[in-house]
Amino acid sequence: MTTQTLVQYFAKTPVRNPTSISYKDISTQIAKTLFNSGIEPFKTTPSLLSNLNSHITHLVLSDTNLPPHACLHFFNFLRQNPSLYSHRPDLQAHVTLICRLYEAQKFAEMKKVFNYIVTDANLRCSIVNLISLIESGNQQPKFVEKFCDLLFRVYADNRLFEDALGVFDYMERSGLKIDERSCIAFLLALKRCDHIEMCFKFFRKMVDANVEITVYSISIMIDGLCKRGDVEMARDLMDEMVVKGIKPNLYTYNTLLNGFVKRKDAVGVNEMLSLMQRDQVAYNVVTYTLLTDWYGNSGKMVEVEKMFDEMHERGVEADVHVYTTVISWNCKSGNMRRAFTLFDDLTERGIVPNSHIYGAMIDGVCKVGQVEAAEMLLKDMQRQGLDVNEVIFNTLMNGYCKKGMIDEALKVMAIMEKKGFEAGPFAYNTIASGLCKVKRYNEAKKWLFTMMERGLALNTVNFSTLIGICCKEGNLEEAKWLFEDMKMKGVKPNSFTYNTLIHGYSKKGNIKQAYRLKCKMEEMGMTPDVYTYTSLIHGERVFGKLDEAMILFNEMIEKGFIPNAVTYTTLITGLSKEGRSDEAFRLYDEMIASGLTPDDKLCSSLVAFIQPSLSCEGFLKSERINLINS
DNA sequence: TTAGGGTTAG
Repeated sequence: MTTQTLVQYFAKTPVRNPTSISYKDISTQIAKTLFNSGIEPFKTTPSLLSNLNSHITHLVLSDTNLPPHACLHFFNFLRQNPSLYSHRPDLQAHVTLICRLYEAQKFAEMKKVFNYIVTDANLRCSIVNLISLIESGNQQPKFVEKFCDLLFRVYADNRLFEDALGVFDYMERSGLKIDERSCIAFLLALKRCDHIEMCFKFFRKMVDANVEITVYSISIMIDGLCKRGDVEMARDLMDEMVVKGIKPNLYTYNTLLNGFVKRKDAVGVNEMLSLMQRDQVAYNVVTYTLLTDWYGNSGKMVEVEKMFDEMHERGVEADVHVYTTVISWNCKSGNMRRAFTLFDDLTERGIVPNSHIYGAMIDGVCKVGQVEAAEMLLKDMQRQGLDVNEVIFNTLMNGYCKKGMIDEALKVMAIMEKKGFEAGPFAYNTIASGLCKVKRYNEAKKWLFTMMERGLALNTVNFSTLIGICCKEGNLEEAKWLFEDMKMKGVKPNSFTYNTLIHGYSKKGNIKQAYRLKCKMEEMGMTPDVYTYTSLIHGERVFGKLDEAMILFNEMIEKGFIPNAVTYTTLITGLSKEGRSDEAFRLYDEMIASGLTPDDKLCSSLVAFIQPSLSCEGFLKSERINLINS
């Protein structure tokens, strides 16, 4: 809407004009009817409003004899029954009503009217024009302040960020007091849309505009920074708030704790816990959820259960979130018995299981190969009135794929699509990896190509899977092309992607290229892990370079990585083949001591030069130590 | 007015 049309709205004709006088009469009549009998007469006799126009509407709404709530009823009636007269309430009617509602301090209702202005394409106008409307009405500064505050909030709620910023700037320029709570609504709206950078810039603007800053907005900023991965910066912000005399609270600490937990940063986690202890901030159920997740992720199931017990002992009531985490970690560690016990417990405590809990349980039973149990859980879930969502469908598909039951997985996918869920990158990837498992590489590729043909962009995981397939086929040229293509398309390779390629090159004998990729991933800020090292060790070993393999092995241990069964097996097999039995057995002992189980192949390779007649099983039972010592 | 949970790739 232009200034021109706004001027027309407010260019009120003097009362002297005979037409206006009759408008006044009509409006007075309408107001009287409303006052005495409410909205009903207009419902039964719509002709009472046959002469209505925007001017009369304005006069009715601004009639001080009519209480604000009656104005609101009239306004809503007009909005809901546009067919009764030629036009819906215009911008002027909205602003007039806002003024009346302010008189009655009906802020929630005012917000609703602002929402109409902001969302109705016919009413939207520039902030300057909108504010000029009320300024021309010579309103009290307090009203202008409230008007701007609500407008700012409504723009924020509707994600009209630039407009919201316009109001903020106007308020600052005009010296109006800006409420931190409204700024919080804006910060949260930005955060929900992942506009963290804008969030941060706005926070600085708040500081510059002398908006009162409390622990609330700082905690939101800390969370935004943590979610963006800038945990250090978030930590600094907390220090900054302490210097300014603002004390962090349970929310602030939990937010930072979450940042460190997600980053697997033990130093950070411990620091947060000791700060909480120092400040005597007691853990709540959120803290315990984070801590059970922390220990679960570190493979410390005993600690998970300890935390869960401590929570109960301290009288902190468990909720569905903490149960989901504890159940999920038990499922991931294969302890389904415990998971089912917890599942029964939560129902007894009156907690209603939701789709997240069922999701964790279904995944758990699938991981131990019990797809039948997954189907039962699914039925149970449906009996509870819970809808099967996309995540559950993907979990089930994965369960079938892991068992090599591709046809069943495809049936699930068909049902999922029939239910209106379009298969996405997760579903396609699950099917593709399922097909890889049974070595149907061409079909696996086809599924990922189909996904692209359906207009879905491949994500990092999809590209990694595709690269992995090419590597398995020995087609490193295609793998390299895909790697370049993904970068060109702006899809960032992660450590999985690098590891897949490193594995491919190592297996193919191009160890130089594998090392180059290891350097590249380090340059990109990714840390080579046990998989990177194992692939490289394998690459060196295949070509008989055992010394180089041992250097890598020692390097990975120095860096704090714990070798897995594959790492040990690769090295021990290589050493055995070279006849370096002492080193082979030393590593074997180390492997057993760290609780890893050797597979048949490994046993055979060792048995070969100790006692060729012994079976693998026999070797394990024969107290090998004695054999070596003798 | 601020914080936490389930699925996929090596």
